[in-house]
Amino acid sequence: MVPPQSGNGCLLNVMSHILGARQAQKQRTRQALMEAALVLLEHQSLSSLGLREVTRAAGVAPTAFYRHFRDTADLGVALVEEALGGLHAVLRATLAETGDSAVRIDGAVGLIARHVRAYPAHVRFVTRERHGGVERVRAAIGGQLGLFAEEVAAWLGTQPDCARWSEDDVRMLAHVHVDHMVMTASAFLEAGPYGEERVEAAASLARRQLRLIGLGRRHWLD
Amino acid sequence: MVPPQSGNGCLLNVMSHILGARQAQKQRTRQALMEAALVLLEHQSLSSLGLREVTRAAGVAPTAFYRHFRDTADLGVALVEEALGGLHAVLRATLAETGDSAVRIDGAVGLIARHVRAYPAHVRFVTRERHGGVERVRAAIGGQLGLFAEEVAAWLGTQPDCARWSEDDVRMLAHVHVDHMVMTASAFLEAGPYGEERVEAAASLARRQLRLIGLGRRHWLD
DNA sequence: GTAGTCAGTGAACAGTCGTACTCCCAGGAG
DNA sequence: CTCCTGGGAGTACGACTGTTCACTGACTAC
Repeated sequence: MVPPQSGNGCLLNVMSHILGARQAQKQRTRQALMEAALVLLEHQSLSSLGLREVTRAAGVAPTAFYRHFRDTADLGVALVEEALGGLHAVLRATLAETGDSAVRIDGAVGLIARHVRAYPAHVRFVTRERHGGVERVRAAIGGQLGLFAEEVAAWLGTQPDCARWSEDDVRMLAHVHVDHMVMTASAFLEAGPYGEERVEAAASLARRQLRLIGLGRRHWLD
Repeated sequence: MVPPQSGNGCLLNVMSHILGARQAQKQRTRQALMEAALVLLEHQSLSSLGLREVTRAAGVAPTAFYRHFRDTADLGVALVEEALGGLHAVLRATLAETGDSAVRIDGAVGLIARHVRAYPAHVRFVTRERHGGVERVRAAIGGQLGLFAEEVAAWLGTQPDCARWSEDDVRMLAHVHVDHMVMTASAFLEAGPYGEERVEAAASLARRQLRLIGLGRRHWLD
């Protein structure tokens, strides 16, 4: 499991040796602002998130906010980058693994489950703001998910059973997989507070849905 | 196409003869508040929607709001009822129609396309607040979508090709169809401003996705 | 016809909001 | 060492928020 953050605590200590104490401190308060925002966004959406609210939760003066972000929409875009930017490598690595169809399904669902458990606030933010009220953030999320779809499509192109598929159909299947990934993550998030058996039910649901998609894929050219 | 509203203009005129002028006027301003909110919610989310903002757009004094709703979350729940409550009959009628698989797919996608074109603000509201920041509204939408899934599952139970399916698998397939319906509606909404060919591309995508699901369904018990 | 009900009004309340301004002082360059 | 850059603090501003209260006047039940 690779952390999605591009500037977490461990990395910041490294920065203090490379960038100097000045820049390191700046990155630290920037991270504090983003983490505070992430906590607040669990019970509201970005378009209602106040600048003062974030700085108060981060223990910083309101005016300090402007040193890092133009406005809360800017902060939202940064959060998208943090939540999704690091996942491309993970996705590519997961796709590169070979194995039986059932094994792949278990692996993919397990990976999502572990990621949601490790970074619930990031996942909640993405699913909430994917269709949220702030256009720039919506565009940022859509762009990242589009990149995921492209990567999945490129991988599908290398698979023997999709060799004769049209380009549009490959994109369609990639789109389905990315959407399913997001919805599964959201389902895990909703199931979490209701106990482990609900999480396992969500996992079972996701696995059977992937099996359904896989069956459709196998008979697509019939 | 059945209007989702339970109290639109035509119905209000009828009410003035049945309920009296007093109740009819109350329903009219209530409807004005909901429509004003729906307009404002195209560019923001419910958790940032202000009470005064709504009354200003509706041409009503701020305090009049309390005669109809406790708070904006209450208004949101009413909007969910208006957007989704009337669709159960439409869904049931659509399911009752018989026909070839391809014909059914075209019919379902066309129905969604026409509904999005007729009530874009309602659709935007539902997709936006489905994972939005207001818990009561999320719960209301989840409840309605759950009812849709139950109805689809009940219909699937009557289909010959699902006769030997387990109850869980039927629910899984129903869940997939409801999710696909919502995502298709969202795709139509996003495609709308970019021209008709983008809408047709979204429709083509939705049809092929339904074909994929149908193929998986046909070979589920292999 | 009259008395009462009640949707909608207008003023006032204490807060919060985003933003502009000045000031402070630790860190880094020379 | 000194100078200066720049992240952050503090203050102040006008605009806006949700909520309260007393009030008006058209409708309705008797």
